[in-house]
Amino acid sequence: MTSRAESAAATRRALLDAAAELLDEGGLDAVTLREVGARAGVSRGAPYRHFADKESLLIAIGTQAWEQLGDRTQALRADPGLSSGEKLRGGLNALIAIGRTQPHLYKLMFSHPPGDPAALARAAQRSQSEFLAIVAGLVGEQAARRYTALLISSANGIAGMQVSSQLADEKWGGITTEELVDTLVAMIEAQS
Amino acid sequence: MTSRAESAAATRRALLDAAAELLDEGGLDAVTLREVGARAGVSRGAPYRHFADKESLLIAIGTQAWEQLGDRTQALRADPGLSSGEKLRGGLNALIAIGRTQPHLYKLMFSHPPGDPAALARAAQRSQSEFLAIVAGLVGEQAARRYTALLISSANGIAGMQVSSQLADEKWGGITTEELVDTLVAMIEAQS
DNA sequence: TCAGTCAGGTGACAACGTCAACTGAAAGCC
DNA sequence: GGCTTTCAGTTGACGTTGTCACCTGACTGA
Repeated sequence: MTSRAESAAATRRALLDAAAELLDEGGLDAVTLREVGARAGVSRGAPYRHFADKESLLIAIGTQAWEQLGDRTQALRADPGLSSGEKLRGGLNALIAIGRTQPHLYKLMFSHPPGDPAALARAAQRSQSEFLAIVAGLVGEQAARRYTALLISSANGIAGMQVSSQLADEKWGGITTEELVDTLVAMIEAQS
Repeated sequence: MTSRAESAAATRRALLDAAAELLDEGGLDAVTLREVGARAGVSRGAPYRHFADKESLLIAIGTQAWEQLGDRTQALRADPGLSSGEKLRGGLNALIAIGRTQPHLYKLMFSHPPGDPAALARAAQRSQSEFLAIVAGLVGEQAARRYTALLISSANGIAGMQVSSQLADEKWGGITTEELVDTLVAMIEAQS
């Protein structure tokens, strides 16, 4: 009925899902290969048939998240009913939303693993190129590099501050991530 | 000769130094209580006389780094020979420099531990208040909150991008963190 | 049909964080 | 000074984890 390749792919997916679920529920420490295997319905050693080690499994989860964000940003960019500013705000808020709803996953997306620092960066590249294209429509090809780098860095930082609950501090007067994104985008729009 | 309190304080410091050294050398995974104890010249159980658990030790290291940064920013703010923009650039670049020279320590400073998320945030508060005071001198008390929150978030993000080597990507055209900070500060100065 | 491939299971090992029990020297008290 | 208390430090032990070597059994291709 099910070929070997099919069942292997299903197991791999089950492992990824189980690991992502554990990450969401209890953070990085909760992701143990034993528990991942158990939730996927296999033994503790089974993950080694699909991932070189635990780190590779985590990288795969982060890569998956970057790809989904890339899809979303691409859809925003292609939407003819949105202004450049709206596309920008939409994309940045989508990124930051991950930080709010899935903080552990978010940290994974921006933490370079010791083994292969380039792996996650490659996965992030497409999302970032989408942003670059949007900004280029605002301030031109030349300046877009600098502003996009600043934009993504800032969005990353805003989300990071939120993840570590530092934006909730009273000295900021209850500022929201959306307000920060609006301020940022407005400043960039003013450059055009 | 040496009182008990003195030798205990010396051991505590030796433990902190050893842990910070291991963190620098091999990242978070390299920091094991056994190795920390060994480098500090004590046994593997000794750290538990000074820190509740491994996490508390790591928090202490992060707190220490925030305090040093606070000292530095305070000195910058008090320097009458610097303009507000220069103070700002100096402080932000100091923060980012930690990301460049001690990436593992930097990640520790911005990662909230599961146990007490507020502990590190409290330590970061003073540094952030210093920035708030500087920005208030630029754009006024009212707008300072928003711009400082954005500023620190962005600096955090810039450093984070650098730590994960994502700024080195060719699509940014070899942009440096200093350029990003300059762009950011210039945009904020334009608001006054 | 049959040898080969490969997903999966199991036993084992070293390393780790952590705790309980112990030791010995400094500190406080009479 | 002698006694008791305190407490930094050590050691043995335990459960958990990542990882490997080895085994098994079902699917695959010829």
